[in-house]
Amino acid sequence: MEKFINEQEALEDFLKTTGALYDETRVQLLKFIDKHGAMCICDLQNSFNMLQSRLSRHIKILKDSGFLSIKKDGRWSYYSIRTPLDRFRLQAIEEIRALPISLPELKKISSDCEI
Amino acid sequence: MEKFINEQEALEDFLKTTGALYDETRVQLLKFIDKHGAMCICDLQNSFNMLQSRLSRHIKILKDSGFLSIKKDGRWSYYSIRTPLDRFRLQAIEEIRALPISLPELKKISSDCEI
DNA sequence: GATATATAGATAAAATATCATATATATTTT
DNA sequence: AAAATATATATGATATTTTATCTATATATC
Repeated sequence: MEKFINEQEALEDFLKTTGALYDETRVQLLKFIDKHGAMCICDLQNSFNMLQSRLSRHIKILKDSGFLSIKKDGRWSYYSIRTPLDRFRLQAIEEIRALPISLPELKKISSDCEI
Repeated sequence: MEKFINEQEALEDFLKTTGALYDETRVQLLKFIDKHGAMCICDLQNSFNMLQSRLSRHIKILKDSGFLSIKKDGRWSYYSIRTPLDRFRLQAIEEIRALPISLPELKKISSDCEI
């Protein structure tokens, strides 16, 4: 992500990263977005059977922890895996990519993100 | 660590790993043991200013999540970084090793682990 | 007004720290 | 040698803190 000035920030960043990874829903969301590319909350809402507020909160945690980037276009917010990812976050994504867990089918309603 | 039979176990193992990493005390303990090698709870108690029960519980979590191994000798239990570590846990240890956080001085009272 | 997203408030669930106690082993005393 | 004591570790119970979910509502755009 970025370089750190003090040890406080470095530790906080590490804990924010591991905290984001310590939730089944967020692991599924990361794997799903990594697999399918940029999408909106509403696409996740249609694919996963979860409340919008729940998804929005989890996505915010993934964004704030450096895993996702956002591109807004009108009323849609497209979330995708952030590039570049720092080393450890990338290693985590690769670990999640290798996890043999099943994901729901992608039911996309937003237009493809072209920005 | 080991190979998994079903997706349930694989996800549980991943979450157990990230959960173990999502705690400041455990990150410090991992870094400390990685730096100094095998040691007992009582050494941690002398080095860190923490209650024995607190350290014992955190060490148990690190052991159960695959980061530490234990060798018992009399009334002492020597904990060290488990070998071999699977890829992701090793990457996590390397990340922690690189964290610029300060650690207390090692105040060792147990004899050096020779088993 | 309808849709997409974000967030506040309330509640439930999970994790942590502390106090107290149990267990096992080693050492000292008698 | 047996009994008592000390040491190292583990764990049960409880209070506190943190996190997750849901309901409801707010904000922004079409």
